[in-house]
Amino acid sequence: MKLLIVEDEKALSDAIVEYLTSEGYGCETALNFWAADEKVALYDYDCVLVDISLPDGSGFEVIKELKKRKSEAGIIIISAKNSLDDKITGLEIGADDYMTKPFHLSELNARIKSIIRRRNFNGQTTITANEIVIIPDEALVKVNNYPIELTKKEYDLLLFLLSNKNRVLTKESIAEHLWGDDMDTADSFDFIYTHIKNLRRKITEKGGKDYLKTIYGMGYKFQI
Amino acid sequence: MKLLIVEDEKALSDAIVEYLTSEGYGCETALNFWAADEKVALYDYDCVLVDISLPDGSGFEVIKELKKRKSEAGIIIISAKNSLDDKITGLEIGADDYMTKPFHLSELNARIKSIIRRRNFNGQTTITANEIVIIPDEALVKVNNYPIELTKKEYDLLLFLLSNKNRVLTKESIAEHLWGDDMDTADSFDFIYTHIKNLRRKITEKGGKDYLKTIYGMGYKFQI
DNA sequence: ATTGGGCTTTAATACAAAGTTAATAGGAAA
DNA sequence: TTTCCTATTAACTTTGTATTAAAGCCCAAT
Repeated sequence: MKLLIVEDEKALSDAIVEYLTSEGYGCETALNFWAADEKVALYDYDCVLVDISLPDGSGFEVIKELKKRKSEAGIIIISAKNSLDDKITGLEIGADDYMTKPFHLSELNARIKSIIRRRNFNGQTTITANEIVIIPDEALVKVNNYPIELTKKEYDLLLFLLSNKNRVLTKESIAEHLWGDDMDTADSFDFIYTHIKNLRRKITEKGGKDYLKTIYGMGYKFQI
Repeated sequence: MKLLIVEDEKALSDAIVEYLTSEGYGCETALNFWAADEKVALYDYDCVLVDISLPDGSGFEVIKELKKRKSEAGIIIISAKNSLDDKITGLEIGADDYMTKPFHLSELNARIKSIIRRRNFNGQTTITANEIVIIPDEALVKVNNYPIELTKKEYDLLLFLLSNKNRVLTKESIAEHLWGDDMDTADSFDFIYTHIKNLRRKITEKGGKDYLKTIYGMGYKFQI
């Protein structure tokens, strides 16, 4: 799950990132409107946290930009003042929730969870692709009804491929989604080969077909 | 066990929290309707105590909100006056019990226990998972019919895992449920390792299988 | 045009190093 | 006595590196 935190107070931003990262989210930050606009233009996020007062503009503009791009990201407004106006304006232009500073990080987490849950799979409890079944609640993957044990990264990788089935995903976009932007563009993504390999092995050794098709020079796709 | 106390009289609220905390419940409070509504939207509680007269609304609204959210929390109404109307309205819209101020805290405790018992295992007096039997009435756990002595936290932990069997619970969500939100997000939850360890030992030394499966990097699940 | 060898790029595999998370023991604090 | 904390050890995951295999490409020979 990938988040964007638009917040100019560096200390708060850092605290949020640290906490949410430990909760397993991939976090990116933008310290001003301009940076937020750039990021929003380039990447898809699952949820965006927006501070309303930014040094070079209003957080409302960020939200409008997201809506203009038909983004499906959840939006949570962060506001310093408990201003009813801000809340109403925010919710009117399409934010999903509203938080007043200061707040508990665990509450933020709960709200993010609730938004993502609502958004992603409304009530769906399993994700299936032929003989492969994922039960997110149980962190369980079954192939031909045999449970297989995946590590966290393998699980995330499979989930990402599966939720983009029949679409080619480059190593870079996979890295982007699974590791957030703490990956340098100069880094090599070769270790993804290892994860792909292990994932394939675990699936096929239980009799599953190899759905992870390699598109030479481009990336991988989960082909059904 | 996590409780929410919706009560505007601060002194009473504090007294309830102090007592119930000492009884091992995780308590959160809401001093008005608005706060209660927020909390109810975000967290799941095992039981909610609701004062009917709140400064900014009626406790009935809180109950309606819970029902709208299909909450499974037990509900106890607290009312200043011994009003038959309130009682009837309350029970009609789905409260489980009704108390008139003033009351003895021990009586409140007894009612909470009874509701949680009813709610969790509807009428069931024991809950079993293969060779493990829990008798909530007596706070007793048997493995292969040998009684084992658990401390309160161990008991709560086992109950929580067992009532979410096959579902992965992170250390954080376990902490959240067993300790409420007086846990700081900065805190480490490492002491849960200790409880898990002790619980496992007590179960296996009486010949029980180790059902507490570790999902590396994710949490624990009670796997049957 | 088509085929096939040599070259380059990309991917697969195996394995080792580094990093992270969990288990355990023992003791302090409540 | 129970709960929590700290330090240590163990287990496992993730990443990195080296090697091998496969795919695509260029170009000459047919």
